[in-house]
Amino acid sequence: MKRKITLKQIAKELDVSVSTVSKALSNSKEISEDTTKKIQAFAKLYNYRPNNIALSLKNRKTKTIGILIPEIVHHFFSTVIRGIERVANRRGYNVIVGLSNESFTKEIINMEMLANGSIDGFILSISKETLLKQDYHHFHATINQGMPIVMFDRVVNEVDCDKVIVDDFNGAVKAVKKLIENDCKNIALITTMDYVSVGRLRTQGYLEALQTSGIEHNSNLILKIDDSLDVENHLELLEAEIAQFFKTNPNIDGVFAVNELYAVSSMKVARKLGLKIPDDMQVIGFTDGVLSKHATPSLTTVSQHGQKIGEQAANLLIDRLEAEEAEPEQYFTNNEQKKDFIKVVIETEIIERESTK
Amino acid sequence: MKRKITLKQIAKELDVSVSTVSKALSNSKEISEDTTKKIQAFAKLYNYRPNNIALSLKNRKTKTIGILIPEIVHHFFSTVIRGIERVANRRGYNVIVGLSNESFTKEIINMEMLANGSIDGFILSISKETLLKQDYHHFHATINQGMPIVMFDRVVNEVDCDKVIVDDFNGAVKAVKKLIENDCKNIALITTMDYVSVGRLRTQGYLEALQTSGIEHNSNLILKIDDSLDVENHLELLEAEIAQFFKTNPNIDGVFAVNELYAVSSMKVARKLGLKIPDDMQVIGFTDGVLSKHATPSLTTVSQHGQKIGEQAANLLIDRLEAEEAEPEQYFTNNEQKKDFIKVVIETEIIERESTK
DNA sequence: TGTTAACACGAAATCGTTTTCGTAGAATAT
DNA sequence: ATATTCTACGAAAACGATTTCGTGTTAACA
Repeated sequence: MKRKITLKQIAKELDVSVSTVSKALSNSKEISEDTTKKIQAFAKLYNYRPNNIALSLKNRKTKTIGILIPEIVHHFFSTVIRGIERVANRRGYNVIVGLSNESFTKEIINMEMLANGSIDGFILSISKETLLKQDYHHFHATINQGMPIVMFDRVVNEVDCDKVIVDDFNGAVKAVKKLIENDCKNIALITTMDYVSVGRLRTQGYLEALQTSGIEHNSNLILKIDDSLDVENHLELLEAEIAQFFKTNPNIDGVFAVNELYAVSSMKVARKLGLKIPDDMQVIGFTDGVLSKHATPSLTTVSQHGQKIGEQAANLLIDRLEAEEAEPEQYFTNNEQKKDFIKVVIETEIIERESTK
Repeated sequence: MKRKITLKQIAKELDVSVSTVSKALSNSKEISEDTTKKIQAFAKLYNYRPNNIALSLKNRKTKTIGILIPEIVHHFFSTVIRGIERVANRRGYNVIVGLSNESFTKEIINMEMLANGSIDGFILSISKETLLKQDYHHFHATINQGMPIVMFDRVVNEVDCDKVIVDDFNGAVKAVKKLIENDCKNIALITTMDYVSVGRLRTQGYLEALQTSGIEHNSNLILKIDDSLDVENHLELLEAEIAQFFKTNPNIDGVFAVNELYAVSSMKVARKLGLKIPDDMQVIGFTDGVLSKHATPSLTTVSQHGQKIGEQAANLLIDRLEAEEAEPEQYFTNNEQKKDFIKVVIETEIIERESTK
């Protein structure tokens, strides 16, 4: 079992200096053709590869991106990772992922673990607990240390950085308008608590669509699910809540749900209550994941294009990293003049399936 | 915008040597109480944190684990990652993930990218293309360089390393036996091509269950899906194939599918053909993902416990890394005497839902 | 008073690279 | 024959930390 070979070992073996080896391997014309050939041959034979850590230390950059997300067993987030990984890889970067598990503390711990030299920049989506607490000091701290951050999906105005979001508002508007066009008279909204920004925006979109269509909104038709209870593992609770909601509002003939789970659960409950989808009730969800595609009936949804989000985020981050490299510091002008941060909005798209007419 | 502060800067600022600062921060009793206090106060003020890269270089270990998987938008794999991340984090490690995309070449590129010092060891699941080619030189190469590998799920006998697998064979046996107990007379198997080892094992389990129950197997009842066609994005093809299969074998009253997608698609097709589930046909799938839970009817499946797999794999890897550290090298005895590698088998469990009686 | 031990700190090596600068010897120019 | 320029290479610094070893000062001891 031989450890990886180093420049020093090659140098000793070939009786030249370390510098000579290094130069020969990078085809410096400072080194004679003979020596270069000899060294390169030896290096190839022993499968020499420069040590990344040493390079990182020397260059003061690691060529790796830190991803920090609330959860990984989640179609949307894993799709985003795939997008990030794709462009990162193409542009010569690695990705290292941390999971906050929706916890404020784990988010901080993870950030600190990675911010100490392990990565060149962050791509992250804020945990629910952090959103609830509205404590963003750790983001400010890392930005102040000169480490760029790109936020996606769950972003927040209080932090100055590049952002990639989906057009939650207009996505919701489109969805609800489609229900209206499809002759729904009483459109329900099933959403989360307000502190998750995406939930709030989608709710606003719902209201906007109703208003511009001249429909007055009925607050009884809005169901806010308290996801502090672990819904994913207690479907019964969720379903019971929805069932109750449908029973007290028997006139509902259209449902806009802010995520897949709520949408699919609604369909399930509706069916149990003897309603036919899409004849008696039409349903549109948000996030185009596996569930939407494979549910029966398959679900019409607002697609978020997670992969595109990831790709954009990665490009944004790497662009900034390499810009910094080109014109170091002055990029960060004096404090008055803020850097101009970019906010990319990814358009949503309605994917029509069987749950609407 | 201030860069992160270093020992050297603290030293200069406080007019002591770098060594003194380092020692003071680690509470060495070599340093007087006064100086220690002063240095620690200063360090805290400037939020000093040692640079990970420098530490990695010095200690010749990075405290990070490389994960290399075929695909991340996949319930099973992301669950495994979650398991890995959980114990890695608890034990002070980071994880860096690479995606092979089922491609042999990308697998190699990713390995090489990470093997040059970025990580201390691998946890990986082999890509389909690699399995097909049966070319495992890159695994042998990295192992020979002294970097431990733990394989999970898609493993292979040709490579000597720790492994964590689910008991595919017995899982399949259990599933098929359950169908038999439930009075199914003609049990179909919907599986993948043989080169994916897990598919093969599950197929063998199917055969075994039939045999021990004294049922002679009918090869017409086995449908092998060629997943070289991108099934996930061409559901129609998959469904058409299954429909054809069901039509030519109208006597099928039980289906064992080697993954969720095939199982859910079978249910969908069956329903379209006017069959009631579970009355006319019972279905059991493999892998307990979102689909199984939320399908209607919900799917009885063989659960793989992905998270447990990840946790075991991480523990195995970290144990080995830290053992190496304790008794360096001799751990790798001479070539004759192989290290004793561990193969952990995670038991499967049948989760009964609505698709069986 | 001279010797030794304890204390508190600094210098330097090390991890593996890259890169700048210096220089011995050969080749060329004057 | 002397001055100059190449050629081909090596020494050393640097990245940021830890650790071993050495050393000057003071305190304790004989």
